[in-house]
Formats: sequence, structure tokens, C-alpha cells
Amino acid sequence: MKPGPKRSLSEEAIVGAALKLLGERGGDAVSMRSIAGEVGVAPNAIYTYFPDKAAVLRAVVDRLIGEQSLDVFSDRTMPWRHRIREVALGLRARLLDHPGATRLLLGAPMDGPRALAYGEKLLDLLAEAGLSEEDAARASYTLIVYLLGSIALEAAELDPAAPTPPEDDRIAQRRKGFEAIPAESFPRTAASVDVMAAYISTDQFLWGLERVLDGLVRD
Amino acid sequence: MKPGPKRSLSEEAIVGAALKLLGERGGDAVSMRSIAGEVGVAPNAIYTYFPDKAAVLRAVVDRLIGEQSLDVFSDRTMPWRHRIREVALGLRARLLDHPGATRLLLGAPMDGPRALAYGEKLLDLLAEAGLSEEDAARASYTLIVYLLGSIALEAAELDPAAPTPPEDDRIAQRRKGFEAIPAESFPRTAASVDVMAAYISTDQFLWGLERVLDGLVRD
DNA sequence: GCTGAGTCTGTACGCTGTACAGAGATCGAG
DNA sequence: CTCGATCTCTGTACAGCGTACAGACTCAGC
Repeated sequence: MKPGPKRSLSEEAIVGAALKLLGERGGDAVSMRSIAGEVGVAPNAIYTYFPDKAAVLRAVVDRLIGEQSLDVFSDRTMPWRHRIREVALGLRARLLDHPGATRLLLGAPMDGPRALAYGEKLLDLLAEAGLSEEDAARASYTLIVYLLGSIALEAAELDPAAPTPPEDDRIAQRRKGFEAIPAESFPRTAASVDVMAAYISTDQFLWGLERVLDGLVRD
Repeated sequence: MKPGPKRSLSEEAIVGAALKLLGERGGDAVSMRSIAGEVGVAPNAIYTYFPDKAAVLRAVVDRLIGEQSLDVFSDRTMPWRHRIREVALGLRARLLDHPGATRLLLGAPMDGPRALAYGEKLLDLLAEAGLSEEDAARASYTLIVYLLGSIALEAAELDPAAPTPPEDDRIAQRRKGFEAIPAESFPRTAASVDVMAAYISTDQFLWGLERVLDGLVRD
């Protein structure tokens, strides 16, 4: 057995506290100090469990991913497309539940054990769908790109990073920094704006997923 | 004319300085203070031009996007698929040139004027490819998801956010925080790892793009 | 019982974004 | 030409951040 006093915390507890803060008070509220406060230790005690903050955040993301059961992947009573849909929706729901978490996803990509298991299963599933080993690998990556990209863009839209200033000078604030650009090149009510705004929904998510899958395993 | 002294800077200059820092010293080096130092003013002088740091970063991203000429979009001597490839590669190249910039992309999505113009053109192009108005909109969004997702994941991989610690205890450091998880669930040499590592390339980017396009405009 | 490793606390450093007050420059109006 | 309004920029300051360092305490094994 190791010497020294018993640990008063666990990685689990720390990640849990971070997750709680993330959900309750947004991504900016997740600091070493607030996490430590949440579990009742001095801020630097966390460095006993994780090498730095980035590691904590990676563990948070991994836990979020790991909350999804992997059983669906191999449930052969469903057609594989159905299973992929299911898994994709699950991942999306879990991550969008904590909008602040998502911006972490892409800064430190999925290299936690649970994320790896996830990727592994996805690979198997695509092989089962009839793809060659190489195609399955490429398709798996493409799919992950679509999933994470979608989720990230959606999360960015609904993140509480927009504390809604007094609306009076919101447009002015928004234009600040683009003053050198003629006003007419601001397509304020243009179609592209509507696209971004209106199609952010489960509906659009599934529509895109379906098309991507069509492209990946067609013929 | 407005009263007050002449401005000694411009939004352009500030964004330029930020971009320079981004390229030369990485994303973490872009602070209000360093930008101000670069252009030779006090840190808070920047607040005359931008409401806050996020606005500066949004302008940076918009500038990066805007560096791409929009002419390719409407050059009807090329087939539309070729044009999309061209434009996608251009965007990717421009953003990966400044790896630090990419993590900003998803935190504050593209709402700058140049980004909007970009989206607008993409929409037209897809309509030209024969899609209905609604399908073009959805496809446009899906395509943007793929582009930004790809680029973000690639940038995360090659970002200088990995200062490479002394390699002796790199694995130990890496495992820290996952100690509760049995070692055998660490698929260290698993296929999914290779997927993530090996297929990050222009090749994979184009492969995926082609499949996504196949899915979007098949029939 | 001693040794030495391991866990936690207190303190401190250098950095961040940005709010606030005021100095100086420049304009339009009288 | 003067005056007051208005704008830009500086100095200073604050609260918060991640984390390095030194030391107090607790325990397993000799």
C-alpha cells in the first residue's frame, strides 16, 4: 500500500463538481478555484489528481461521452442506420445539455478512454454496414467531424455567452469593429442568416446526418 | 465632422496585430495587452474600437475568411463541384495557417459581414447545382458544419498547445485523471487512434467532402 | 519509532479582461 | 476667437485566473 494520508477526494468527485458548475453556472464559471470550492478543498489540491486544468476538462468531456451506453452500437436487432441515428442523437443530447462543455470538445480532442471506446464501436458498426477497413476508418472520421461540428455550432448559438446587453445599443455594439465596411455589405436579413438561425434544430441535425450517411455508404 | 482628436489606430490595424500575434506566438499569446503593445497604445485604448475581446476575435476570424476571394464561387467556367472544392480548400488553408484562430471559430460563430457573404455565395452555388431553396439552405448548413468541423479537429491536433513535456513522464501525465479506469480499457494502439492520427490530411478532408457532397446532391 | 512518501494548505507571482477617472486634442456654435 | 461639448487615449486599479513553491500533517513499511 502507498504511504501518506488517505485521499479525501477522487477524480470522479472533481469531474462531477466541474460538471455541476458547467450545468448550473455556465462554462466560464468552471475554474480551478470554483471546482475546489465545490468539493471543499484548497484550489491547488486538485493538482494532486490532475496535472492541470486542461486535463480536468478533458476528463469532463470524456465522462459526458461515457454516459452514453455502448450497447446500442452492437444491438443487431436494429438496422445499422437506426443505431447510428440513435447514438448520434444520444451524444448530441448529452453534450447540448451542458452547452459550455462543447467549446472544450474541439480544443482538446477526444482522447479519453471512453471516447476511444466510442470511436472503436463506431468503426465496427461501419464495417458491419459493409465498408472496407479503410473506408470504414475514413467514414468514421467524417462522421465524427459532422457530429462534433454540428454540436459545436449549435452549442455556440445557445450558449449563455450572450448576456443580452440592454438591447438599445445592441446593434451598434455588434457593428463596432466593422465600421470600415460599407453598410450595404451587411446582409442583415439575408437568406444565409435565416439558414443559420432557423435550421438549428434536431430536424436539421438528422437531415444532415442522413445525407452524410447517404454519401458515405451509398451504392 | 466629429469632435475629438484623430484616431491613432484603426480596426484594421488592431485585427492585423492580433493576427500577427496569432501566427507568430500562438493563440494563447493574443491578449488585449499584447495586441495593444503590438500597435503601441495602452491596453484599454482598444476598447475605443471594439466593445470587448470577443469582438476583436470575431473580427479576426471574419478577416481570415474574407481573405478568400469570392470570385471562384461564381466562375461558371468551372463545374460547381470543382468550385466548392476550391473554395473549401482555400478556407481550410487560410484557417490552418493560423491554428490558434480555429478554436475561436466555434465559440463565436460566423456572423461577420465577410462570413455572411461567404454563406450567401455558398447558398447560390448550391441552388445552381439544382437544389430547391430549402434543400440548398439545409445543404449549405451541413456543408459549413463539415468544413468547420474538419478544420477545427485538424487545428486541434496540430495546435502548439502541446508544449511537449520532458517525455519521461508523458504517459503518466496523460493517464492522470483516468486512474479509476482499468488499464485494459485504454485501447492504446487501437484502430480508432490510428484513424484520428493518420487520416488527418488534405486527402481525408477531400475524401470526406466528396462523400458529403454525394449525399447532399445525389439523385 | 523512525523514515520517507504522499496529501493537503497558505501564500504568492504574474497574468488576464476591463471599469473608472481624468488629461489632452479637436471640432462646431456663438 | 473663444468656449463648451465631445472624443481618444493614459494611468491606475480590481477581481479573478492558473499554478509554482514551501511546509504541515498523515500514514505504510522497515
